[in-house]
Amino acid sequence: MKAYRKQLMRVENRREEIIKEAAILFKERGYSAVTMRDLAKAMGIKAASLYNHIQSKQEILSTIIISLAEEFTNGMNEIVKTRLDTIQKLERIIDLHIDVTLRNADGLAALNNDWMHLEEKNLQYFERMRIDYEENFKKIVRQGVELKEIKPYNIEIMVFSTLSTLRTLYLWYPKKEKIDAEILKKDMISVLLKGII
Amino acid sequence: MKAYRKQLMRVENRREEIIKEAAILFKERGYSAVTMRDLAKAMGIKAASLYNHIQSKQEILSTIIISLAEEFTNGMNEIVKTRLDTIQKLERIIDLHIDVTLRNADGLAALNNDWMHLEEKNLQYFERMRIDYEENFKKIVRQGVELKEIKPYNIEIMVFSTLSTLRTLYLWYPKKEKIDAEILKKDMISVLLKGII
DNA sequence: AAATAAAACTAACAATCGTTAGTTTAGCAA
DNA sequence: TTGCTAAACTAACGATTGTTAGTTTTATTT
Repeated sequence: MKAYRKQLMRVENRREEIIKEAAILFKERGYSAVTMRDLAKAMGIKAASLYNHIQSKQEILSTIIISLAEEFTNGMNEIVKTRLDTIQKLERIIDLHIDVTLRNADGLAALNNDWMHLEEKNLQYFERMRIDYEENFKKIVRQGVELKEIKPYNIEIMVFSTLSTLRTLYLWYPKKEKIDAEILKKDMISVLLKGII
Repeated sequence: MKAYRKQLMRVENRREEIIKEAAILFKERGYSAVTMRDLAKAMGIKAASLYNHIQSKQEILSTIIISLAEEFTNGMNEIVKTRLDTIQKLERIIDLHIDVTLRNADGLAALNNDWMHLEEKNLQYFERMRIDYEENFKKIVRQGVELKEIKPYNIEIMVFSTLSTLRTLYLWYPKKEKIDAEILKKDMISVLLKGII
């Protein structure tokens, strides 16, 4: 039993290493431009050896994207459940994005740019999650407007503006890792909610 | 002379049609995932026929990206030259992004997602323009902070936040074309500068 | 109507793609 | 040491890639 666990762990680790490296390459060049030979070279092995650990290139992509999408979905569902006021909910959403970005910036590049290369089944699943996420976001903002916690601007514009900044965090954060996560959160909340003038 | 002009015009139009169609496909799937046969099929011709109008796939990409990047560079340089106050300069930047987006949303997808597939020379040229653009943006915001026209938050965060929204406009605008351009501008300026709460 | 040029075509190329089959090496368990 | 298995390897496959060469069709000019 111990032996079994140990072996399984080794396999899983190697698989995770491959997926992690793949995410880095996908971030740099995009899914389609990264070949299995590129990935293998980055891992210091031959392309065929990758297939001892993963089933296909497509499986790597879906593993990266779906797990992240589920993380956002679960996070949003938790926020929706709470009885926080609108501002607090928005702060929690910003928190969620910053947390996920700090933990997996490379994977987020694939989620943002390569989701369309998912195959049928996972593509549908992903698009469903994305639509639901945006709908929840809009609902929170809409309610905020009704309760006069938020200015009565066009809801789509407010949601799009905020969300596009949060979704693009992965592009920007790695460059400025000197900024402490808590400071980032605070300033981000201020800028996104209260504006800059 | 008239004949020469007419012929040249026809060639140029066909070339422009191809580049326009390519931008649409690049937006949907990304540069690397679009084959010359895909593009040819979308144009209703065979792949080899494309080469009567363009020199290479790479040429299509650089034509799309470089011309747009130059448009942003020129627009920003004009704004920097003026004696407007900070708020007005920021409004002009927002204007610039909305104008370019309305005129060429498809091309902006390539600029945002496929610039790394430019070859050496154009890649360097593009990166130079992007860095200068961001530096000019930061300089405007920094001056605004010094003149107390803008809140003293972290400058990188303010610039990044605004710029990432503007850069992602292309993803969002086509869906909501019912929104009038002038209304979009007004609300966008309000949301980005004054915040939503 | 004849001549010319533009723009399509067919066919094929060398390179590269994701992936499979079969084999060898390395590390651990007995 | 022997046996077993994970994880690497070599070699190759059929498909697809961007592109070229050479030819035919279409449209325009004289």
